[in-house]
Amino acid sequence: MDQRIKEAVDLFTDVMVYGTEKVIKSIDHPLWNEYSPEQMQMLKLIRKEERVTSSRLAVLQSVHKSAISSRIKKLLQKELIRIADSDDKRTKMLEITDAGREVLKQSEKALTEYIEKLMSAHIEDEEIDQFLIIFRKLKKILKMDGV
Amino acid sequence: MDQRIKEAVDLFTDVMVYGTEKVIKSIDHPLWNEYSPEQMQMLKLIRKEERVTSSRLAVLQSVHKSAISSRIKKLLQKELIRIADSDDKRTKMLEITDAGREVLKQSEKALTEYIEKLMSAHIEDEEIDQFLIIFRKLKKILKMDGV
DNA sequence: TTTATTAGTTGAGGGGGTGGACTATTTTGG
DNA sequence: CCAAAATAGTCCACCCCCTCAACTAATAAA
Repeated sequence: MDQRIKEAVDLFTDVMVYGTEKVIKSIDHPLWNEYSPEQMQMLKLIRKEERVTSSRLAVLQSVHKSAISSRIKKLLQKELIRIADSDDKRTKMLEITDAGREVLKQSEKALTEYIEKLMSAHIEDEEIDQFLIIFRKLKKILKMDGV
Repeated sequence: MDQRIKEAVDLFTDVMVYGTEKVIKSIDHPLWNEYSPEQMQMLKLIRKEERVTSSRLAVLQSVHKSAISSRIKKLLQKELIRIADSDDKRTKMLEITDAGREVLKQSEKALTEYIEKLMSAHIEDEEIDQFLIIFRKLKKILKMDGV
């Protein structure tokens, strides 16, 4: 048991913490050069939520509201999102624009092609199912707040 | 097939790209506040390599040498590493100090405890083995340069 | 020995983040 | 009903990370 946990920790840090950046760099798509991963994640969240406020995004991305504020400014400038009307004049309701949807679509296409290439080259068919099972589980676990 | 790849892409981005930061934040150990993940990774690499130059670290961490340069300055200042002698006077041979080893030890302890808690709470015994298998595979794949 | 090449530093410029101060707009509650 | 408290966002200083290009110093090559 002890030994397995130790290996799990090593694998976790290698694969998750340090491997992720390597993948992002490998994709090397012009979009990933123009928009940061954080901006992309935010755009994806805005598409998913349809209409969302700055403070909700801060909760979803687990960062300070000031970080969100500057991010919004950048996405607005690039016209990937727009401000919708809101009852509460303190808040800014955000929604994705058509340009934003297109950017997400392109980025997802690139990522899909990359992972597909990766998998078909190195992972057997039955391993893909295992991958899915483990990652579904991981997602579920990581979503939990209190651990 | 298509459907599984799509799910794999979603899971990949959710778990790897965005889940990782959540985990790092969750650990909430004073060490992770004092030293950045990049500094920790570098320290780990220096311990592993025993004696290593700046340019080799740049290759290992896949960043520009100037990024490494400032990182080294910080680790030196914190006395977690030291400069060893070198034949080539252009290079700086680096090695870890006792203080550096201690920091790594503490950080690994915290991470181990965290992951152990996470796993024992949410993952069955036989799933741990599956986790190990998939992550070993992922590590191997991600280590490949040309994809 | 003169000319490349290599190692590392530095500085500008642009990402990411926090926390606190500040404005504007609700809400609350005496 | 109106003053006090809470909420939503922005802005600022300050930190980390990164790249790229200019620069110095030292070694390798011609």
